[in-house]
Amino acid sequence: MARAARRGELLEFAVLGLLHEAPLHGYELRKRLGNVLGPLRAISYGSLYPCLKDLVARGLIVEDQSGEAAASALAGRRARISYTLTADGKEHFAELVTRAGPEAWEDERFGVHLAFFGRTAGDVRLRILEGRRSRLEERLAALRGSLGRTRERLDEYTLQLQQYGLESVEREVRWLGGLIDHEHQLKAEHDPGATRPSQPVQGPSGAGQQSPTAHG
Amino acid sequence: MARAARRGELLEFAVLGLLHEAPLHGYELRKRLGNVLGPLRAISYGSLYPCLKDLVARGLIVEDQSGEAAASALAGRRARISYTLTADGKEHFAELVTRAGPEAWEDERFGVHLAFFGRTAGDVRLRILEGRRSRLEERLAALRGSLGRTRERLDEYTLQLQQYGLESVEREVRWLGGLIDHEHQLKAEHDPGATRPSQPVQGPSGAGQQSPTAHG
DNA sequence: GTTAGCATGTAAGGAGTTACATGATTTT
DNA sequence: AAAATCATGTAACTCCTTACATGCTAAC
Repeated sequence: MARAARRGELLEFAVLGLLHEAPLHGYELRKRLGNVLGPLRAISYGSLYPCLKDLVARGLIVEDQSGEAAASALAGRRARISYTLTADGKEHFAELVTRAGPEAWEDERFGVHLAFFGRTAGDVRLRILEGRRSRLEERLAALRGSLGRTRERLDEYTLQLQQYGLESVEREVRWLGGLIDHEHQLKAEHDPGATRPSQPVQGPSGAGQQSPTAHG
Repeated sequence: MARAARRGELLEFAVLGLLHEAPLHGYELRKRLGNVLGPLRAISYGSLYPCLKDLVARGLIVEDQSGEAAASALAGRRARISYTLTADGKEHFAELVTRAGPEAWEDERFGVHLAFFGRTAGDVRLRILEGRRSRLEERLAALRGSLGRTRERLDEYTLQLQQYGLESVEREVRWLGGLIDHEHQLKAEHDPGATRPSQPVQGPSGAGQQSPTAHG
């Protein structure tokens, strides 16, 4: 029996992270998930509600029937169920944001981890960013190799597509470079000693691709 | 009975398109699928082989045991099974590439359709490209709206992510613009009469994003 | 008065992955 | 002699979507 059922680690992570700011009900949560997961990959209620039930069953969040003005005024709308993070839930999330392995920088997960960098330690942030960059550099090498080998036997449209993909990865690498420099600066401000990089803080302009979590 | 089982319309489409060039065996097919579907979304054998079986069962392709030098020399390696498109298969594919609706320009499918533009009629190409562009322009409006509304209550990392996503979509729109202009030129060359656009043929440089089929 | 948005949920199913099973050949 | 690459396949499982079920309020 029990045996919980549903998982969806990524979804769980995103939900816990969003509830960290403030309690939210399902409907609102879903909209915010769009920001964190990207407009593609947006989750449906058919995934979200069972996930919330599961988190409740595991004691990481608790339901409370429309907190503030429950029975009195403002009683318009259907009864909304707000979810609040428990102490266990906070602890679990805190543990999740210390992870700095491939799980954190692979395509599907990187975007979500980045979204919660505000609650992630500086050294973990740096390792995730660098992990992702070297992952992408591997990919770049593979793509360049394959393009070089097959370029002449590809028609113009396929070639366009390949080229576009390649440039997309190059852009993400540049973007990551900017974020990494920024992290180094933060680090240097915090503990002066080792002199490292020196790029300007990068405005939101060195960017232009999609893969993290298909944020677009 | 029968009731075929497996589908995966996108995968089927990609397989038929690749076999249109030449017969291939599963292992090789899988590598080429990487080019068409993008390195992310690359398919596993656990999906590919059942899909091939299904296409055989439906008479769209046929197996032939390692065509050329089957029993004689070169008999190294395990027996490879090459798949060849049947007349029905060709017909089915030809029908699929005339479709110019949302199925062809949504995120998951657009890249594959573009990859087979070499076998797609000019007017269909144009409608797909324009359909995708207007789809992305809707998305752009939604993203800009949401960013404008929430900008001040987002932390720097979430903001970076949003901004990056936004710029990614803007880039894809520009890229599509180039492709559309190119198509108009082809059209004008073919039937002189209506004077329409005039951009240069665009080298592989107006690009830089990811979403089509996450080509990167 | 009907469409759109708010709000929560379940059951069935689709599309894919991982892990397993098997075995030859080439490269290190 | 080990590791990588070639080559095919199946069963179990995961994650997510769609379609359904329900009902209220606000705007056009």
